[in-house]
Amino acid sequence: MPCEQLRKWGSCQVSELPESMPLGKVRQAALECFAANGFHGTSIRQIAGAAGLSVPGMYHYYTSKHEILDSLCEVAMETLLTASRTAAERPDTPVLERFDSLIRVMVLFHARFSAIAFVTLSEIRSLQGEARVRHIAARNEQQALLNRLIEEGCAEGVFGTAHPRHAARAITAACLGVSRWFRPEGQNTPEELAEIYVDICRAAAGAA
Amino acid sequence: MPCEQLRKWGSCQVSELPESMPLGKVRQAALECFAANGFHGTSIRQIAGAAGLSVPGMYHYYTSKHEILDSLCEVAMETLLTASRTAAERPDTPVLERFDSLIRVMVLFHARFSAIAFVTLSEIRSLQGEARVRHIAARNEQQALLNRLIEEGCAEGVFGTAHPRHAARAITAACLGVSRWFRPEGQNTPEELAEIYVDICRAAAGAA
DNA sequence: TAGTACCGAGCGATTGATCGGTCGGTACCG
DNA sequence: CGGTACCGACCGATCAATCGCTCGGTACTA
Repeated sequence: MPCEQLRKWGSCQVSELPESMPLGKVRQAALECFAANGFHGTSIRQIAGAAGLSVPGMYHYYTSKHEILDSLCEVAMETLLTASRTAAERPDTPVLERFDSLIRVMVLFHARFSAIAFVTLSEIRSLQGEARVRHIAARNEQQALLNRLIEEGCAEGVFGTAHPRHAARAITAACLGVSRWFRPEGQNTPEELAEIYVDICRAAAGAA
Repeated sequence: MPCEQLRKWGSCQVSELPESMPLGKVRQAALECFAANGFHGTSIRQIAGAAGLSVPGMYHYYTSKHEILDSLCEVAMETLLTASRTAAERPDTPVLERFDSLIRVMVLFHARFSAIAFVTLSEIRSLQGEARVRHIAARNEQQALLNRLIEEGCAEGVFGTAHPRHAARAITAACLGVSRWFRPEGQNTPEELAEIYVDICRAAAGAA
């Protein structure tokens, strides 16, 4: 992949996925605590301390611990889904190109925002009531985008996998898995990693 | 894949991966609670109740809540690693066959024992001290098995991926991801799923 | 009898959240 | 202009409930 082409795609990603996700000091503190200890393993006092506030000071901003988690999960899924829709549903664009774009969004998101991606995934079971329902619906929508692309690609002979649905799921899991291990100081930048994953995921879907 | 051949491989798996994992009533109860609520989101009273014991009755068998988790994670990783080593290090066996075997073990393990696999993965951050160190070492060993197979396969021209390490990681994540969604009453048996994943993972690694 | 498998009651510590308050800033009024 | 009222952004102290775990005990079995 020549360097110029990488830069070209890089600029497309900037418009689909933000460079950063402003969380505010309470949510940022909570995110770090949740990533390290889990939602239930994190106390309100830990979050407040990490945010440089007292407990009641923190309750000025959020009415409950659960609201903090819900809020984090929401902004994460909103960010991911918005970018994913843009990538997957680009009009008059060949299916392979849309597939590549979606994979890039997914990998970039999980690398660039690995902490919130990891917490959002691992704390689904701590979400209660409507928050959980909303979250699962968002995940299902995300998965459906990839499902449709691979099925479309198969119908057009672009993808050769005999198992489009399973391949889609495996690809999703591979991209989600990035949030577990990615470190900014590691060997690859998020953008480099996204290109690597495009190759691997194309292969997994049976692209020629 | 003809049915007879599937059965042949099925019988190999029996010798590598057990049909069941006896946990005892305390660990079984804890596993169900941890899967639903997380380690920290599960109280001792919940576990004891689910096991049909009082709290002190439960403490007769395990000295702490953490010991229960550690014990679950240990039996899970031991089971997975034992079977994985057998599959990956079979002497005088072509690399592609060993790769297939390892993928089967990984998928079967995560499908057949999806609850304990899911808890073991999602509660790494709740493991303390030596238990965590041991666990991470086991995970690294597991990953190294697959890394070596793919690298060997690339050296022999069996795999064509330009990114052996990344492909290995993506494949691991895809197999681990099975524990998130697999349901026994779903469309595929664990054995069928294992074969499907062999196809997809071969493709991901760039097998011809 | 000793060992095993439990138990009810209780402990000190911690939890998520609240209460009553202060402080500094801004707006309004006479 | 000075005084008053109000607000947002916090706070120390506290609450009721729950937490992980223990203690002293009982019942059963070989």
